[in-house]
Amino acid sequence: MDKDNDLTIRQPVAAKPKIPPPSIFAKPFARSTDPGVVQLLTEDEQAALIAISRVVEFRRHTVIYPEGGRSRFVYNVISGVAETYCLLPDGERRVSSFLFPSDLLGLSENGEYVATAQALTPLTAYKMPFEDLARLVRRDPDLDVVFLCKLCHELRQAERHTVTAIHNDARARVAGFILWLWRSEVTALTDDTTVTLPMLRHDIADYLGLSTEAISRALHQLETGGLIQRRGPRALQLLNIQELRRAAREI
Amino acid sequence: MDKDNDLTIRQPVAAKPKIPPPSIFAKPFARSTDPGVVQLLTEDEQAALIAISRVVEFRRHTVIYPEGGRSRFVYNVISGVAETYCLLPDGERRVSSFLFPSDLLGLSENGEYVATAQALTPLTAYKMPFEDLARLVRRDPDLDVVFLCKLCHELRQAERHTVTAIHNDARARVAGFILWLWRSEVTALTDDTTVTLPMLRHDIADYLGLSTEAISRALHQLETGGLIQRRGPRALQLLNIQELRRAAREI
DNA sequence: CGTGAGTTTGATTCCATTCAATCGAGGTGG
DNA sequence: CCACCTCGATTGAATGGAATCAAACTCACG
Repeated sequence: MDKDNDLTIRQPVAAKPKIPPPSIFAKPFARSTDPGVVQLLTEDEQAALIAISRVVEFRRHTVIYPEGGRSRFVYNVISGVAETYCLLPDGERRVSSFLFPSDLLGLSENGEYVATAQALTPLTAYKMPFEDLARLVRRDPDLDVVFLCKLCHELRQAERHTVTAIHNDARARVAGFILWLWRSEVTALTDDTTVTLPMLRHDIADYLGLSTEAISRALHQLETGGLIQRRGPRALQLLNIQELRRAAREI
Repeated sequence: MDKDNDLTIRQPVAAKPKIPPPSIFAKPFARSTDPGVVQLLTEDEQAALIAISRVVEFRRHTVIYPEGGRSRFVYNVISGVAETYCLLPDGERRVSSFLFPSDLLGLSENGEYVATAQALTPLTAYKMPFEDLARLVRRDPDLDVVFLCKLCHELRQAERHTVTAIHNDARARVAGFILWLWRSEVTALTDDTTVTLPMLRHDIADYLGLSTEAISRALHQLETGGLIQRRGPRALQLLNIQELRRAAREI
């Protein structure tokens, strides 16, 4: 992570110091020694991706790309949080996913983005031209497998989200969401039990299929039960993770 | 489709006549002439897959592979319908997907299947050893792209299912489900407006996050509204597809 | 200090679940 | 061939949880 300067030096465009290299994490498809998520990119692959990338920055609430827009780029989040959403014919908005560092953005269909991507916080990302990436992947079978693994990972996540969101009550959905956020934040390495909610209640509600009021009430319930403590509307303290997991029906 | 005998003749195991070749359909990631789903496999690739496959048959209600089992094979459905489900700690069952001809089965994590796959009807499939498939994919970059496209397609489908299932009421969910089934059946080429439901109400309910009673009531509503007609518990006649799409909030 | 967006709390309504009972089809055995 | 049996589907009545409507509150910001 700290000796990637060798790589970036050759690429002045992405050569700003202390920018972590492109990164794709996933639980591998096949059996491996580490049962958790692992870095799938080798240093060579990271270098190859940097070679076709530009580092781009977005301010809060900026649209990264619009639904239906011509899909020319794929993004690999470096820092910050984004969301994707679709606009329904009747004008309603449907949040389909939240994206964190090392996630990939740019899912498209027939050359058009399937959803609008928007930064929820200041965000930096590697921006890779789709054509170049396709060429690279076609040349390097290992890299291709990386993307296959990542997509399998995303697919499993999506199915899990569906299954849990669809069957659980508001309290369980919110508990699961908090735990997911907690695990998504890179600081999970430390024993930090603080979770920040970079998105509005409205976004959470939409993502979980609830109303903003239901989110509030669920948080209230969890606080009353001693599982969490609210530190302002954007920050939570996890007090009892064991009970939280039970509330989310993970156990 | 009809001249694939040249290929199968070399492979006696899969040489039974009138078995369609391996097949992977998806809307391509990149822009293409045909905006709908297209066959992604070339004849050469079909031949290569046949070379590493065995055709297997399952009777109704047979388990194809169990959740947590060592994942050694990937399946490509030839005919019939399957479902995948997870068992929760409390014994509840959660249907995560239904699989139709040309779909892929065998999603795994760390070498273990993430869900149980079960045949809902008599089912035939190409059974491909994972190792052989991995070798093949690593050798043929084009084939690799095929799987990437298919996975993207599945991911988009999963996100759409989540978004629609989570926000709509019972009537809309059931209407959407019926339309999805209708489009999934290969007979969609003809102007056939009959849909058969190979799964139990319980399975549909689970998949849509409803109760079996709610499914019944939604079907009753749709029938009263003149959108469909029930022909026994397992068959539906679509009377007004335009209205069905509106009911499913697709328009 | 006022302003306004976002969040929280409260009261009512609505929809789906739950519980309970009936209906219907497929299968078995007499 | 028919009565019976069982499982699944359907229908009905009561309950419960979240949406909705409405209002109070909090915090950041000018």
